[in-house]
Amino acid sequence: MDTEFAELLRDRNLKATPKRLELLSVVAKYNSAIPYSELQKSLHHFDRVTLYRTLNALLDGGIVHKASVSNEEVYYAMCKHYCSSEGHHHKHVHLKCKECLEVSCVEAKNTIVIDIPNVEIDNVEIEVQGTCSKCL
Amino acid sequence: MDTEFAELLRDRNLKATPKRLELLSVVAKYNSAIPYSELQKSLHHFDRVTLYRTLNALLDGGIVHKASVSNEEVYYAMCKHYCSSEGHHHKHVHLKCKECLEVSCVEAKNTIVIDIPNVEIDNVEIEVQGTCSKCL
DNA sequence: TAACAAACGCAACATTGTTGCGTTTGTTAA
DNA sequence: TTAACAAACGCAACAATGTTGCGTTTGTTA
Ligand SMILES: [Mn+2]
Ligand SMILES: [Mn+2]
Ligand SMILES: [Zn+2]
Ligand SMILES: [Zn+2]
Repeated sequence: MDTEFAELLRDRNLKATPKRLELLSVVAKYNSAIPYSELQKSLHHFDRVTLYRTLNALLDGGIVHKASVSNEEVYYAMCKHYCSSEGHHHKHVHLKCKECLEVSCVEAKNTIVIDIPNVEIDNVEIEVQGTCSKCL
Repeated sequence: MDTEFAELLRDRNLKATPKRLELLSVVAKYNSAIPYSELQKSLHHFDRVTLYRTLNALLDGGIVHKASVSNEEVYYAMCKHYCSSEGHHHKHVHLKCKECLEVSCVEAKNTIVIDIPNVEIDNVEIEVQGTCSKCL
């Protein structure tokens, strides 16, 4: 809802402008992580710089996050409730399906352990290529 | 050695040109994954397009690989022997140290398991932020 | 050493990121 | 309800990197 997004924005000290609400509704409606090119298409009436700055504001506010797929296009998705202006705290995996080409945020069933001797790990980002459940 | 690199190149059906040998020696000498900006500095006498095409040729040939760090700069590193023109087969992790800012290819001590129900996993890429052994 | 395909340099264009600045607008408090 | 201010926006402008075409040079092979 618009009202919820508006509250979310003000919560992060961001003004609830029409542009931001529209961008959020586009990202939220998309059933997987949305590629930048799709954002451009849906929001072609946005100035390029406005799209850029709006995305940055939402990223900083912990409202959306990037799902990077190697060096391909950048994807964006809604954050879960536990992200904030203080930082993003995702534990999920980004899956790029080689069939439908969709990028989605998925939870692993197990706790992922990475054991590297003499290294202190702060954050882990995992990107998986394969076939999603819809396409199997 | 130049001769080894030359053989490696011909092995992958790539001509052993001075540019390629020079780029390879720069990448290989660097003690961690080399940022693109460093490549530019070291190889400022390369035409921009030549650097671009040379990197692509070596990537395609399975001689170097990218170590992407979220959406920051692109890094490059030498491949291990088991990569080829058929494809890259890395099982290591890319570590970005928050102290020295270096990006390095490191082996995890354990086998990393990612359990996602109803998903067929082909390839996994892991990017770790933290503190490297040198900086601890 | 000649012949050919591949590699290279240069020009040119595309895409995305980034900043400055004047104008418009959401928010807050009178 | 409205005035005032900081934030957001549109536009222009520039930077960095990716990408292609084409004429010239060069590595490889016979
Ligand atoms: Mn995600
Ligand atoms: Mn690596
Ligand atoms: Zn799929
Ligand atoms: Zn370090």
